[in-house]
Amino acid sequence: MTVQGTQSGPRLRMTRQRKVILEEIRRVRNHPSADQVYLMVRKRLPHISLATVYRNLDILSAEGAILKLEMGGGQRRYDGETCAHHHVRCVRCGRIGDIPEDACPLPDMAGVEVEGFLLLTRQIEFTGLCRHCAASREAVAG
Amino acid sequence: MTVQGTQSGPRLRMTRQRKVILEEIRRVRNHPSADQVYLMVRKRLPHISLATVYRNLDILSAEGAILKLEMGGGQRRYDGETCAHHHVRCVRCGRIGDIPEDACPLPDMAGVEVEGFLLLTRQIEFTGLCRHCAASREAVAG
DNA sequence: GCCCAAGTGATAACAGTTACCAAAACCGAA
DNA sequence: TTCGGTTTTGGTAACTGTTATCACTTGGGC
Repeated sequence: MTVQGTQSGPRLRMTRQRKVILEEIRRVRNHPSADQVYLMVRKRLPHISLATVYRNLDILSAEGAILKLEMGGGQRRYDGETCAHHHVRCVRCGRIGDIPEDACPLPDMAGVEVEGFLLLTRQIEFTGLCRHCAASREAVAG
Repeated sequence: MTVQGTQSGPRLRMTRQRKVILEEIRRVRNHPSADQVYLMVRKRLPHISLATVYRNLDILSAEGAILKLEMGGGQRRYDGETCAHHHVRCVRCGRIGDIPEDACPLPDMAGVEVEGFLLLTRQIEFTGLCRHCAASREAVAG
């Protein structure tokens, strides 16, 4: 398992903590927050520090090993799935889901200049209602 | 000028503070943070409280009068332009720009159900380099 | 095994945002 | 126009998520 990215800089070591964090975040499909990763990892490394979790989530996302999502709702979330896909955020409960790339194809605009910006990446961010919230809303509002 | 949205709830009053906040945020094109709105508004209402600014930005976006942007970079930003358009965020300096809807057309997926989510809105979030950062990067990295 | 830069744990500090509450302002009704 | 009750405000404390700091530890090339 390698994590070293393409940036020049200090050599990364695969410490026990970093390895477990990466394994745990790749194991789940629910876009956990740093706090949730902390809880998951603590089951295997009970003495790990929250700071270590934050530090490594930061490093791993900078290396491209995981994705850092900033979709509002007060806290950042992380995604072990780095293949291209979009995200949807439930406006009620904040749950985040994956939308396959081919559900809404989008031209690759990398390198194009628009409105004075040289575009690099692009991603669609959907809002919506998850199954659970859609159901409970019908019960209330018809 | 009306702000009352479609949600049922307490009647909104158009206070002096709320009016100025809405005017100022609609006047500019640079997606200000709450802090920047505070500075703008204080030129006209020197005694306004930061809490009032936050409160009203929240209310106005809930009413649909402005947009609340959560694109990372540590702080929320607001947009007085509510017509459909996309956003690009400079990965270097955090500056946010508008990308016209027709620069990257996208089917309206509202009402469609994908992966257990009932989709509502969608927006493309680009990353890129603003003119200024692209220029300074060339100077360093060729 | 030795070395030392990279990483850790514990905790303080920090930034942005929200909660609280007494005083003030808005606005429909009288 | 004044009144009355509800909404809103200003000032500030509290809170939340995240980052910085630093002495100690550890991974991994030699």
